[in-house]
Amino acid sequence: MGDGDYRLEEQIGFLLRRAQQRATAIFTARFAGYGLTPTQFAALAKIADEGEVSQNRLGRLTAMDPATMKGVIDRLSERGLIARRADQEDRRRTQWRLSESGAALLATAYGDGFAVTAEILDPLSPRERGTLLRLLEKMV
Amino acid sequence: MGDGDYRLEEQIGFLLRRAQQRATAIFTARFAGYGLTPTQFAALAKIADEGEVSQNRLGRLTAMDPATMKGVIDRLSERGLIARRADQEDRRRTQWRLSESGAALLATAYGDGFAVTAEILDPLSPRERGTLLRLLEKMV
DNA sequence: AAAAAATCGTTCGTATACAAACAAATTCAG
DNA sequence: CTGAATTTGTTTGTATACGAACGATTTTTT
Repeated sequence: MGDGDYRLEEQIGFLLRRAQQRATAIFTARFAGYGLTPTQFAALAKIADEGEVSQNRLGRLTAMDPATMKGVIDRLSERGLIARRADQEDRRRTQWRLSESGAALLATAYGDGFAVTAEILDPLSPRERGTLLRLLEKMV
Repeated sequence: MGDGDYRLEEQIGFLLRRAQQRATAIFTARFAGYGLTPTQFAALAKIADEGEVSQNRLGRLTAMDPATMKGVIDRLSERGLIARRADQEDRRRTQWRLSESGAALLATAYGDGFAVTAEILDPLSPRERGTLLRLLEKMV
């Protein structure tokens, strides 16, 4: 081993990294007006799904570890898009829900979320899109 | 829009992020002994391909912007895995090549690079692996 | 040749991403 | 019931990732 048969461009890890860079760039362009990052939007969407959710559970639902989740929560909270509530039954927990402005922002942003997905998948045929999602789901 | 029809789990951006998290975790576990990150390994492999390469060009080959490339180069350089040479023809440029220890480390690491790729793709059949690579390549 | 545009690398600021270690609170086991 | 194990959230440190602005240099245009 060690000679020229390792082709970076063909490694799945490198391709995934480039695909995610492109996806993030498309998201960032479309969401510039909201000032939301992909993870912040994911957190808002999941809080909306749940109604009210603890910080660690939100991290599991959005695939963020606790340290990452804290930063995302802090920034959303500072902007007033989410509101906290102390959990009475478990005093370690912080429950989070959307604020009114957070709910209003999210209601508008959903459409752009769909548009981002469409643009990312644009180079593929409808059949290929389904295949890609299925294979990624199987791999994760 | 705005009601419950946005399913985070089915968005390509979210799936790509989770797939890359898993790929990075597999890489990190396998490369713990080397102390190399995926981007550092990619940079080393590409420098090896090129023999000698400028910093910005290396960034383009490995899909890193100049600011990110600088950090990666600095850390590889501090560890003595790569060596610089001032370009005489273009005094803005810095050319980089592998040091002896960098070449030795990389020669050993290639095999683990292949193993990482294999482990990431393990949940898929051989046919599915080819399909996934083709679709990602088409989408990027 | 002089002006304009492009390229190279750097710096700063913000935002993931995660390992590791930690205190506080809760749950589990014997 | 009590000690052990687990869970929740925080903090610190390191490493991408990239927008934006910048000085120095090179290339292109006029």
